[in-house]
Amino acid sequence: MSSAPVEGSGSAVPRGGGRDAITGAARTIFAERGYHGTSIRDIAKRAGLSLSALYYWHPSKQHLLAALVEEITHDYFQRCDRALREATDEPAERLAALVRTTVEYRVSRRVESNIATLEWRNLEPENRERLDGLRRAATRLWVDLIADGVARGAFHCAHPDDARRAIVAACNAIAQWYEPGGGITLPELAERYTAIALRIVDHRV
Amino acid sequence: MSSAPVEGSGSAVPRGGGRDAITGAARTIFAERGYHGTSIRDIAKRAGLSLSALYYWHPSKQHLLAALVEEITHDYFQRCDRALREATDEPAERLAALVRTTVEYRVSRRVESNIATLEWRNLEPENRERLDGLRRAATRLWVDLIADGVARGAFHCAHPDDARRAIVAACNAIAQWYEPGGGITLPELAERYTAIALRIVDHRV
Amino acid sequence: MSSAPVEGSGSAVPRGGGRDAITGAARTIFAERGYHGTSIRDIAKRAGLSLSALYYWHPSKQHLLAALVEEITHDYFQRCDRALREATDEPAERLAALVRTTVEYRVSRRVESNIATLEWRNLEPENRERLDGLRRAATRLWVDLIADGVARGAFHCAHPDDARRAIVAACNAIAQWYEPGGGITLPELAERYTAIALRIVDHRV
Amino acid sequence: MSSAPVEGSGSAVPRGGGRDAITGAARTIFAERGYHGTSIRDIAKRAGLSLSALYYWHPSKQHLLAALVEEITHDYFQRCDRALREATDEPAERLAALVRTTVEYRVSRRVESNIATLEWRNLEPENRERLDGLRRAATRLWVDLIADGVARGAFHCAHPDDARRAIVAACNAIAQWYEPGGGITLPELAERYTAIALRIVDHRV
DNA sequence: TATGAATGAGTGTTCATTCAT
DNA sequence: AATGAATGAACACTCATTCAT
Repeated sequence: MSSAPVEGSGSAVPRGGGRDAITGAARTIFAERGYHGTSIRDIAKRAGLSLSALYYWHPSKQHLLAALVEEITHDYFQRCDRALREATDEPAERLAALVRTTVEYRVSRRVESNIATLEWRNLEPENRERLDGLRRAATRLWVDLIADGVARGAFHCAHPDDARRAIVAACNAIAQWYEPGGGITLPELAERYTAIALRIVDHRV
Repeated sequence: MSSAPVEGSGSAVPRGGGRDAITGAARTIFAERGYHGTSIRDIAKRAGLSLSALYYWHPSKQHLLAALVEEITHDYFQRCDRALREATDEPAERLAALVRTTVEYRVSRRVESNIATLEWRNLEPENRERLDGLRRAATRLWVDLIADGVARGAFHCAHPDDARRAIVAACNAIAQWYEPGGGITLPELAERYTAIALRIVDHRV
Repeated sequence: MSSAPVEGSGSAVPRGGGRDAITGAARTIFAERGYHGTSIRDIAKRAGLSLSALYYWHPSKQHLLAALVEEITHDYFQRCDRALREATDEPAERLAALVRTTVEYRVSRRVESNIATLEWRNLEPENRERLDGLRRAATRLWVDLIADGVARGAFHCAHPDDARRAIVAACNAIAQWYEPGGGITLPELAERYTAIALRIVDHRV
Repeated sequence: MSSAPVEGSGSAVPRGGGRDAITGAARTIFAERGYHGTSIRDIAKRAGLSLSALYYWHPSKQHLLAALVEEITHDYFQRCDRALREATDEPAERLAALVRTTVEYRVSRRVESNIATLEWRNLEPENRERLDGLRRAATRLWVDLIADGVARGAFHCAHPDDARRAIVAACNAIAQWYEPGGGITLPELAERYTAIALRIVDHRV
């Protein structure tokens, strides 16, 4: 479920050609019409390839979705992880870093964000379970961060889980309403959502 | 789009025969597998009816979805509207009323909430446009309420639209993670989200 | 397969109501779209009756077609027969009478003529066989008439069967191209086709 | 609408694989049962292919009919055109050429003739309009020829349109009654109908 | 790397027909 | 004399997938 054609192995970062055309097309159309609303023919047509070429790179439609969701989830988690490693120890700054990363991701990889959110349920159990670890790891970043802030008296929310869910839901929703070229700059948007998040956890200095 | 075969309107909550078995089954399965992931045969089977009986009551799969989404959107809007009419003039109380209504709806009509949210994009343009008025009316309730609170000095958020979106997203998300019998009572949950919403709009007494 | 409701008996010439509405509707739509292109629902709708009412009068769609074709074939044959009985013994006049009757029928019962011609093949064997007698009787009128004309030296065609087929085909085709209100009067048209027929049989005085 | 899958044009008489098996089967069954009386499964079965293979070659049942009718109409027109180009300038000979060509076509491509005649009305408007030009061109061959014969004093019919319709109807009808191996040779049949046609236009030397 | 030709199961939908009322 | 509700079989068509080349 990574980058080489079905039965082979090869460079982990394929350039050009078939594979990328396919995942690119799949990304766009899955986002537009959803997994079940998309046919493998639609994808092949958009990729400018034959139907069979698609099967050279991916053994099934489900595999294509799983590969997509995997890349997205992985990418998002890594960005979060890196952002936290680059942040100081201070809870408010760490929360800000996570919110900023998330907002940026929802905006700059808007299409992908919606796929990971909406098509998750269309993963077959096997794939879902495999990726669930990554997902929970991302959740744990939020959980730990908020727990730490509460423990150290920086945050004062009585129900950290609800606070976390509210923050994450608010950030995720951006991918659904944001329209590029809509006037707001990304840093400004990130700042606004950071402020909201800090209010949700009842941050006091 | 309600109780009579193929066309006509009537009571939204009929009892008995074919029509209800069908919408009931559709509700469940659309929620489980999504519109495109559901076959009309699945619905008929679950409803305990023949495939053709389904077409006696609804002229198409799309009509069935539209009827469902319409009922849900309508019902939600009416509850919000009523809650606001029964609330006092005080911004915080009005916000609380709206949040409470929404949380309750997301919990008590969890399945329906997810349909209205996730399957909206699978409505054909004609149906989407027809229902869009209702949707915008619901949004306006939030917009006006928050604007009023800001104007009267009860709320202090600099970006009311972002505040609104955050609150609504947080409330809506409940339908995705809430599991009945999960320990939290509904009033308690409503209270928690009211608190979160008041913090998001930066309510001060 | 005549005029009374399926299981009952009654007046042989039903007036008004259901039965006539149905056959009227069937006539029109069978002519427009053909037997297999017409659904029983189309007929019921056009007749302003429920689907089931149709089954009160006719046990099946096939029966409806057969009843229609029977009436048409019968009516045509009777008109031919009467015309010949009213004609003199002279071959040319008898041929003229038959042509005139046929032309008139194709024009005045245009829709019916096309049904009898085009939908004949959609009769089930049983019905086709039953009506074939009538059809052959009509053919025999032409055959005998022409044979008589030849025998008596009025007609001089070497191949009477081909002459007959040509005349009949030419007359029948009128139902396909004739448009009411198209400038030609019926008597004029009949006269033209009589002239053609007389030339085909090589009539000489 | 010929040899390549779904679109493209090519030789009208290919040999071999899928496409021809399909059009061959469609020809036979459309002729036997009519367009609406034929199911796409019947065709696939007769062609010895799967249902889906049929859709590899033709995008729809309607396309299949249109392709068939187009080939037939085109072929017939070309034969007429060639026959006239090879004929002398003499009206009677030209009429004979056209009648002979038509009779031959109705006999040798009997099945196809009936399809073009009977299924024309089952073409969707778009296809019908597209092919109508060809149809009218064929009609014009007759019209011009007869007008010329009248102008030059070779034909003496008072109503050339009726003469033409009668001749064409007579020739076309052959496809409905002719049975191969019925005793008459094709040249003999063509000669008989030529004689009839010349009588219809009242040809005199 | 890719394609053209094919397939079987499944899609949404319509069909003629039935039956209790 | 007519209807509302239902059915099973069939309809045209699309699906994800395969395989020889």
